Amino acid sequence: MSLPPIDLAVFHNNGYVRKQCRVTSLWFWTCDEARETCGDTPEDEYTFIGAPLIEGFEQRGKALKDAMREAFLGFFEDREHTRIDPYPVLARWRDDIHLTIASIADFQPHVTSGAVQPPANPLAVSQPCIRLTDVDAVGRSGRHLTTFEMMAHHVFNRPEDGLEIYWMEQCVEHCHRMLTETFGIDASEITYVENPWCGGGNAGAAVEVIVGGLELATLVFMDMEEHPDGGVELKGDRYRTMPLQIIDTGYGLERFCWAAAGTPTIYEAIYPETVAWLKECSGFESVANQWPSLDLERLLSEMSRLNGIMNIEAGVDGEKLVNIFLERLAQRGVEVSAEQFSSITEPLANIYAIPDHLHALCNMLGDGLVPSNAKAGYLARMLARRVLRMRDELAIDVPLAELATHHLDVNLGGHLNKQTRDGLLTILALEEERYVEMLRKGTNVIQTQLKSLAKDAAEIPDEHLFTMNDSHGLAPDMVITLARNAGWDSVGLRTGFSAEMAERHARMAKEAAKTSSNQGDALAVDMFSATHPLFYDTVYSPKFEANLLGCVSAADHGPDGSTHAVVLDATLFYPEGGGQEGDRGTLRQNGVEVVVLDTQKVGEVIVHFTDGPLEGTESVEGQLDWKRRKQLMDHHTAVHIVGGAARRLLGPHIFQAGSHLTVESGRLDITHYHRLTRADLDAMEDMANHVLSEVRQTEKTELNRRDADIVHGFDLYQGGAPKGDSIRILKIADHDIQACGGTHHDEPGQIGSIRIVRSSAVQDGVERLHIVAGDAALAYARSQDELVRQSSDVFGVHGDDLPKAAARFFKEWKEQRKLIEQLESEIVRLRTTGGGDASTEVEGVRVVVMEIEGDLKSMTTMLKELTLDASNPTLAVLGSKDGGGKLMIGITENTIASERYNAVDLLRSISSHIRGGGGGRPTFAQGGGSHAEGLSDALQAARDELGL
RNA sequence: GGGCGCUUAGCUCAGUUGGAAGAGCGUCUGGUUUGCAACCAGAAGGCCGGGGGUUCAAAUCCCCCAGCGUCCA
Repeated sequence: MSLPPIDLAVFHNNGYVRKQCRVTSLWFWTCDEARETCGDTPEDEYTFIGAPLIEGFEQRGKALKDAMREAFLGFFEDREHTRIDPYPVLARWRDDIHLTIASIADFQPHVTSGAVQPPANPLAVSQPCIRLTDVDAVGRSGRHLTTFEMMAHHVFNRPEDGLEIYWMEQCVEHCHRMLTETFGIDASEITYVENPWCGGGNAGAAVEVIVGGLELATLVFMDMEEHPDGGVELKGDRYRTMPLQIIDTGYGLERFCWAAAGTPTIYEAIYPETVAWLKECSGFESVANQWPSLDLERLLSEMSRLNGIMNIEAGVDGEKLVNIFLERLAQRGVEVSAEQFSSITEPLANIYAIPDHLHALCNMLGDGLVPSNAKAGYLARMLARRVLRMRDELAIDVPLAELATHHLDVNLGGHLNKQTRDGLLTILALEEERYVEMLRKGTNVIQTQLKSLAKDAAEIPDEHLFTMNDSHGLAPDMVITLARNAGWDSVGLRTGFSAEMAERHARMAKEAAKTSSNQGDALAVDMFSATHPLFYDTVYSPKFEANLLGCVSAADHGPDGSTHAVVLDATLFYPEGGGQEGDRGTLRQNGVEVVVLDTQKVGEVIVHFTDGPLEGTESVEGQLDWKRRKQLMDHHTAVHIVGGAARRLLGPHIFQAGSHLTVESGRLDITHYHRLTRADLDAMEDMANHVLSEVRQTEKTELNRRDADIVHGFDLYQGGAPKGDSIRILKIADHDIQACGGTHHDEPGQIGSIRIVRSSAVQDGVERLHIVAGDAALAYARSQDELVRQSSDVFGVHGDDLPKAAARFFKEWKEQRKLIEQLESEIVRLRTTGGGDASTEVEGVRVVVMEIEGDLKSMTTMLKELTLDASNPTLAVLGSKDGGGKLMIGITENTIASERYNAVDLLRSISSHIRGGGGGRPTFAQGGGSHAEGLSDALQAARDELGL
């Protein structure tokens, strides 16, 4: 069964009738008798360009957005909706997406699943969103954006509990009244298209709201979830009704602005100052003024209209696309040459895209994101590099930080969520430095990669272009530019190459997706009820009593040595989680004691992995390995304190990227854009220890998620997105507040002391702090002392003099190594000159056959000494017993010696005596073997061979 | 999270089939010059990222680790 028609009174009351679209076959509602299409088809052009459909909004840019947003939110506030503040664009509360891609994303997954109450109901919001899927189309299509505000009114109905605020009828009524009354849109321009929606396991009826050929909004009535026995089939999947029935709407703020402004592109409606400024900086006017007869406004308007109705398939190459446009434009009476077309649209695409990208960048960095080479940080870097590249293509000489300053002041009113203005500009200046560095390195890479390529080559081999792009960050057209600058004057890019590369990437991504992770099955303990955690109630108690619920075989789930998995009704044993390792200890029942080797959580059940079984129904007495637990708590609380210190000292972008706590040490990964110096670590260490002495008590509270979000915001979720509705919060004065399920000290002073041992780089933008606290700090200090003691004993100096002594010994060692080399060659010289026993004269050639002490390195030095002098033609055969026997033969090059003898042949004929082989050049051969005792035989064989 | 590339002198980088560790810049010494710059001659400076393996022999081939870079999810 598919969905029934959406037949609402609001349609009939306003004179709308239901029709089927001639082009898309979708059903739609219209009050225009002549209309045959739904409005969103290749035959429906934008009607608002040059003729605004929304009245009463004369502003442009930020002022227009502000007015439009206010009109929308005000309309819904007047109708009992609560206005809520937008969420960050960085989706910290989710672990499946990096960026907020829609207003409903604010409420997924826990509100939409019903586990968590919405912050208000019904509510209205204007949510900044970022979507990077169409990033290539931004600036070119006239309407695509990477960042936009999705205005929305959301309703969460729960009919089973009698909670029904409103559904389709009222929703469409609100929408229609707002469009026609608040925004003064002519009802005949509006069509409502029935087009069911599904995604992410949910589905429902949906209405697309099309005005003047532009989709202004979508109203989704999400009331179904995916289920194999469901009665409704949509796009191949089956769905059934769910208890929570959600109205998910999305109104494109920027599109409303565009429809109100009627500008040729959406960018001129929302970023007019920036567009004008960039045009001025890039000298765009002089380009356009080359052809006074060309009506630029007309060209752009027609371009936008065309873009609106043309479905540009990904991978269509540039030249072909231009021809299509020229043809279509000609049909509309705009005569333009290919040259005019590209010299106007190419810079314009950049001018339009830059403010969009800057907006996304400021929003992301404003939320505290740190650029990186992985995950969300990569998205920011990609945008920054796109801006820099487009800026360079426009030949605009303005630093990235200055572009951002302009954007921040003009389009954001100076507002950033978290990051400071200075922080933002520092980050962007660093990004620009990295970009310049990448280009510089790229030039070098091109020089070497193209070394074998003729200077008059017309094309660069595909493999080189792929490598440059994937491994060195140089897009194909940049490679061409750089190659031309480097002297390959006539290289060009084959048409269709970019499409091929995109295809190749798509193919690689597909293959990578296939190798999905296959996690092992979890231990089956779902027959037990949830274990009550005692460790939150009594932090300092090492003993407890509980009832045995059961004991199953650990199979291969537990650690080495564990045979059974014991489940109790309550436990003091903390299961591994939040980076904190599981507790250990013992369980005793009726005089039977088993050792707990690890504790894990499986669902809501806490499992004790033991070295033996427990049976019967008698109560169990548990005893923690308290020393271990105390140490883990020391490290865990210390990690929070150090994290707080880092945030206070380094800036609001410091976020926990991971942590791990063992008995030996604590590890905290933080996001930061610089490598940390020892001075940074010392400052954090000082502040952390100060907290230990200043803060008497930690505050542990439990809040429901809705209140936690409202009271503390999303910085709370440093440890990742929590799963349930109930959030445990650890507050260390005003120093650090975060959600954490670990075990923590009531009094920070219990830790004793905190040391930050060192920092290391995990990935770009993430710094790892190695921390020791409590007894581990003491143990660390002792082991460091021991290292110094042992090392200074070796040198026989006092510990304080160790660095000086080590430096002196190292220097002397190097000097003496040099000296030994010199002496070795001196020995050879002495033995081979002045009638030494090793040297013989054979018909004008000095022949040296001798055994020496030394390794390959010293042998080669000696051989060099013997055979480099062309005035003394020499054949030298050196042997050493080093490492199973080594043989080396050298002949002075370009002399009678090299004419007469062949080093390789000679070596091969004698190396069998030391059971080895060898090879080399005719004038230099070396080999070795595994039978050093045969060396004298080998040298004798050489003498025989040479007739000595 | 996955793919690819890189790591060699203080710096920027070459290094071919596994067989003697290289260039340019910089530094130092000497020459030239009123002085500077420039030039000439010479010298110093290397655990070829770390650890295993193959081999008579590894900067080079294979495996593991680390760091850096980059593309993509």
